[in-house]
Amino acid sequence: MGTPDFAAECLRALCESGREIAGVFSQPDKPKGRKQVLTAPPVKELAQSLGLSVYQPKSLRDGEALKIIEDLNPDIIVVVAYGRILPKELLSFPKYGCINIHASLLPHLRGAAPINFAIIGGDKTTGITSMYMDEGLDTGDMLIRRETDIGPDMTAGELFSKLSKMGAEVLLETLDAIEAGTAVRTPQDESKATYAPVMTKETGRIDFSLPAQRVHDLVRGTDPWPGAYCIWEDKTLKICKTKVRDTNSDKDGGTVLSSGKNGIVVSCGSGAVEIMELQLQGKKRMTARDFLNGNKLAAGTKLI
RNA sequence: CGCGGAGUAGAGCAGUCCGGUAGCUCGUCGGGCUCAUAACCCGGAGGUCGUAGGUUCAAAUCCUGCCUCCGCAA
Repeated sequence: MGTPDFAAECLRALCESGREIAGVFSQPDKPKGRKQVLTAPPVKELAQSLGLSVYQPKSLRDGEALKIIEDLNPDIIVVVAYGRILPKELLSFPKYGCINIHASLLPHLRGAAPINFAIIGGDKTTGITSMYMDEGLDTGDMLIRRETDIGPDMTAGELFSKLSKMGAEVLLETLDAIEAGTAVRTPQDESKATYAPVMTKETGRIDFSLPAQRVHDLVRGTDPWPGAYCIWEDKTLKICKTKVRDTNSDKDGGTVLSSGKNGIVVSCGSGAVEIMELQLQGKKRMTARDFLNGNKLAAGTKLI
């Protein structure tokens, strides 16, 4: 069971490992893009190209889903970023239960967007945790936990692809361990739990009164989606790529300190960030240099 | 038919309302200045103005269809 690209990577690995896949569950197709075209989630697309049967129930609690599961009669259910909490009767149905691959070092960053919030929070490391599922949100007993570094300028997109691969590896190792009977369950320390909520557009709103490092972390943690932004002359200005500068100034956060050949430098709560790439509402993403060739953004301008 | 913006030189933009010689910044090429330079000065190359029609003596500009890109909403 899974929906986005992150889950598709696991499905691919699962398939290539030669394991029998009884069926694939994914969220229903949703309208996407400007034209509102109904689009299949990545897991569905991959499953179909692999010739697997795909199920997209709207709900898991109306009995329909349970019936399908009973017919498929799986030994184990693997859930990766499916986007739904599984009801108790589903959790307890398979012989080996239900396992989940989560893209953080649990109990840190439970929830929908662990990859993004690891970066937004300024974490230096993150990882993959496999676990048995229970009725809570990412609260089950842990099986394998693997750590990896987050580079100082790494974006969510980059970390995403790194963890996708790692997630697939951990999944296969977890299944091996369960089959071999060597899997060890470790309960989560509830007192150390933190949460990574669903990302919205608003998540990317830049607050220039924060320290420069925090602004930088938000920019890379929301790249490529939903993107960090601020307002310039009543227009949305996405900030795509930044660099932390140690320049300090007594100007309010959001004030452009300089713009020109040295890039666009904006003051923050402490320190400053240099904007390297940006995108104005209605325009394409471009470098600061290109932007300045056609737009007037002089020192003293306020970004809010 | 959800709302809106945009396609003009290699890049980013102005010009469009009010039709009449294609403009700015950057890059690029050549020359100059300089101990030197990504700095400064001079000069050059480079554009069927997204596309197909229409109106007109004349269309980047007005009208219509189409293609592509982007922001919002979802």
